[in-house]
Amino acid sequence: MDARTDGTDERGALYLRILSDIRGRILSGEWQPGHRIPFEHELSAQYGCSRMTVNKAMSELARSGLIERRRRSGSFVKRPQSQAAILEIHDIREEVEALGLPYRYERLSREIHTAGENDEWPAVNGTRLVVLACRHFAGAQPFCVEERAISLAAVPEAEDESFETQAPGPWLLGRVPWNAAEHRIRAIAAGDPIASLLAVPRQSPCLVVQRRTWSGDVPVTDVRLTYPGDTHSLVARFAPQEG
Amino acid sequence: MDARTDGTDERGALYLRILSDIRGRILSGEWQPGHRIPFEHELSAQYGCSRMTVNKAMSELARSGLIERRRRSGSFVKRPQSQAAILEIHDIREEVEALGLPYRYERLSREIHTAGENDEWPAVNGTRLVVLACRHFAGAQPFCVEERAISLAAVPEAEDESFETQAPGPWLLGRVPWNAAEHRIRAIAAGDPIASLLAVPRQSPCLVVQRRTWSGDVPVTDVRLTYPGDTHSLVARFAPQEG
DNA sequence: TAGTGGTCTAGACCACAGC
DNA sequence: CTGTGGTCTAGACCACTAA
Repeated sequence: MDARTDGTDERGALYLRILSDIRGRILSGEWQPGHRIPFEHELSAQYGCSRMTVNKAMSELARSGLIERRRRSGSFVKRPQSQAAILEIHDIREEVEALGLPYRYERLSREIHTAGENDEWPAVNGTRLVVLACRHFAGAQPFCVEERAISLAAVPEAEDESFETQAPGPWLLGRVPWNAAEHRIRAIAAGDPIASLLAVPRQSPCLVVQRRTWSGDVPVTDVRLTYPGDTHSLVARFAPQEG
Repeated sequence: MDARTDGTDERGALYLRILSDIRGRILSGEWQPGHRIPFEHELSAQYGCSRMTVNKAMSELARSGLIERRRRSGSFVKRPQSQAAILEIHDIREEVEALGLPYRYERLSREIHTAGENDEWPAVNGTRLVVLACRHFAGAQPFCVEERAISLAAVPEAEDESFETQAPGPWLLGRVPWNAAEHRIRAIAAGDPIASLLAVPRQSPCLVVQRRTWSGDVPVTDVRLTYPGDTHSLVARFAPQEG
């Protein structure tokens, strides 16, 4: 209890400094997996703060998966186990413009279906769907083909939108508060429509990203993005937490 | 201050109940994006607890990205914006056994290279590498082909390991504390060696997951896993936080 | 300027797991 | 039994910022 009874210090929050110190020791390898981290009361003495402050740092480290805490035993450096990676799904326009290429959007078709007549879009039976096909260009080259169904039960306004100039992705984002999504990534051989739409040879490999989105329990949209496989790749980074 | 001055209650921690209550209102759509969440002092009165307890719940919601907090204004429901998904990278043995199929591992080759003589493995120039090719089976079918380089600078013990029966993935995991990884996912057409190793037709689409791993700034390993594209898919879920 | 969140304290009791 | 982490309190001061 020497100092810092104020709510600030020279480097930001004290608990962040503690957290960062410990994380640094772990990431640098100084504290190997299995290493026992000093007890809370030791750290609170060392940093001259209350145990609550230490606890906040340690709890965040535990939540982020870097350490494991056991009652009566202490806290230990965990070894990286859950091979989780954060996959960033960018907006297609941004993705194209990040390549320094001009972006163009084209709507190919728009239909109203009723779920159940077509197994392909797994929505609640009888739900009416807007089914779209679109194309995104990077310069003169087709960048990806988008096939999408939007549930009119979840998004009634979609019935009045032609999507001729407005891509459905950005239109939906900000209009519908989805809160669950599932992505499925696979490789396919370009069939007849896709090959010509992407201007690639038939049977050439394509990367398909399928995303299904829910708002609560209500399905919102189901989109399949098909990219030429040899020119496009998805990047995911491992991140135990914020940098 | 009606009750619960004890450290426990009937449903677990109080801050978890508060957190769960708020998250429920957000995910159910009752509180739409932009909705202002009650102030900390209102919630602490409502739950009959101290502000610290409310703060812990709200801080976790903010860290998980569900809400946004602004001084002087309050806390607001954020709309899902960063299109991030969590991609789970499973151990291949577990992945196969989860399908109910017997797993088998086979080492195809093992060589010692020196980085620089071969651009393919981007390590520090002059670093010696163990370069492996392996195959993973699900039942009688090849499940995926693994091509891997391990830096002997980072993992000297790899020089004494034949990897004839021990797959390099699990061997490395737990031996080397990596702390950064980058994944790259793409689709390729099966070339000559891959097609026969995977027992698929030439030019058929394959899903390639390439993972590079560092320990601090030191490259540890670089692995390329090639799966038959039509039978294998990666699944990623959007998750604001634990369920 | 006023009111929010951000952080911190110096205690406290409890559950739980080793001993 | 003992000592750890888990949670909680009833305050406090501060930084930031919207009004």
